[in-house]
Amino acid sequence: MLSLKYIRENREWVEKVAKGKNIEVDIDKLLELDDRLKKLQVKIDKLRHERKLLAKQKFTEGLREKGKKIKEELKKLEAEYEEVKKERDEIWKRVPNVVYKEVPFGKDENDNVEIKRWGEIPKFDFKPRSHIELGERWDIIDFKRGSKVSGFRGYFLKKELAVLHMALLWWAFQKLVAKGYTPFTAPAIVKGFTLFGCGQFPWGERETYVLNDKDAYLAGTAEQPITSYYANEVLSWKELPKKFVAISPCFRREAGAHGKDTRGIYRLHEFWKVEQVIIAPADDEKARELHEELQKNTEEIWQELKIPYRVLLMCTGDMGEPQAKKYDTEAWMPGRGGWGEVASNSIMTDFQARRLNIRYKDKDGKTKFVYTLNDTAVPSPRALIAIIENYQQKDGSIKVPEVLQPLVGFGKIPSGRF
RNA sequence: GGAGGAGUCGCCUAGUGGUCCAUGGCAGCGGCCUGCUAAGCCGCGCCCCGAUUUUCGGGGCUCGUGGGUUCGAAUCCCACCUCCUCCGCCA
Repeated sequence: MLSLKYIRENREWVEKVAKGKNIEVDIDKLLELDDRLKKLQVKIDKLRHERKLLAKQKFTEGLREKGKKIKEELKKLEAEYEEVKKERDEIWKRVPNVVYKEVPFGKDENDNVEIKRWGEIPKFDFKPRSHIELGERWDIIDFKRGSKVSGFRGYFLKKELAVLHMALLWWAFQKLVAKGYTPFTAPAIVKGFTLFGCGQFPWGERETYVLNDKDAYLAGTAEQPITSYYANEVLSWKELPKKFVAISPCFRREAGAHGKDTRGIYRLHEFWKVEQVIIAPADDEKARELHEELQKNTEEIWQELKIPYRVLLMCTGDMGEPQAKKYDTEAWMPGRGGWGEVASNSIMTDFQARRLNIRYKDKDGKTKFVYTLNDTAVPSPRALIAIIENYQQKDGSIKVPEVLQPLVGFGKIPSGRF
């Protein structure tokens, strides 16, 4: 959410960014409705003032008459106010966040800017296999029974891969804990306000699983429960920034992606993620610093796994509505013969905090909205694709990355243990 | 799932239809005062309007949320949310 004051004072910029994010918003209408609302408020405030004065006087029949009149008039005006407010908010909540000046304008993923590349793309002296082929060969992924039991995009991880999956999550989790990030396990069942607050709603409603309860949804990422953790609270500048690492299951309907990545464990309805979240003071420079810190954490993970990756600065057309700046990290996946997204690192400025009402008292005693940031540490099973495919050997076996060997207790797949 | 109790400003707390434009304390921040420190005093949320527009004046809102009753609601009624106690079921 942007403040209406900001929108009013920077309307051309807001319109330009919205367009850049491929979003249609009628700022004229928004401001016109807001003007109407203000005028109504003045009228209502005047009437309420009169009512208050009456209520202070000694009670008489005449007073009752006057009071009734005011009451009826107020009722009409308040109804009108609510109607206009609803209309205004409907537009307001669809205005996306503005972006940092270093963010490139662009239409879609083709206009993202590659800013870094790490590692050597492996050269195989054989035709590399995909994780799908290897997964079935060693009976460590079962797609057939996955879809039988769970439906489209259903899967089972088995044997060594089930162990590797847990090890990877645990290893990444521990790494962040060692860096001072507060460990969380987060609920995956969340109320609607968290999804609206994080900017999932209204744009991504079709992406979200709705449970049969009145106000219960499945979270698409721990960003949602963790960022909402301090909703409606007032923090102190002394406790900021607060850094969290959370592990949670993630659920996505992938409603807009039916034809995409239909095979394998790249795009799933259900997966696990270790997520980094930071609640920060309202300071753009500090936010940039923390954003780089998150990025460094993510890159360390891929460096220690010894898997090549690249980092993209996302253009407006490939950014989410709440984001002011975003990096994607993509790991090399030989089976695709290309890069696959494994982390998404964003500064939201106070866009989410305004919707979630998370504030803090600054040094000067002023109450401000916090800034929020989040970045994937590791998504799994997707990250397993990069491990399986980069570590495959000529005979089809898969080496286990050195850093994970002590956790899983074997050095290659098949291990002969299951 | 059933029965009972509770939710007031960052935290604690007073308040059971008009004397509440919500009491008192604590913490934090700013200011005043001041050899130093401490104490003391004043202020402290959100929205709107006006002007002599980093400030001042006026009004409104804010007692878990949303409705309702009433001339008037923190207070009465209804629904919902959350927490506590007990019963039932249960990994």
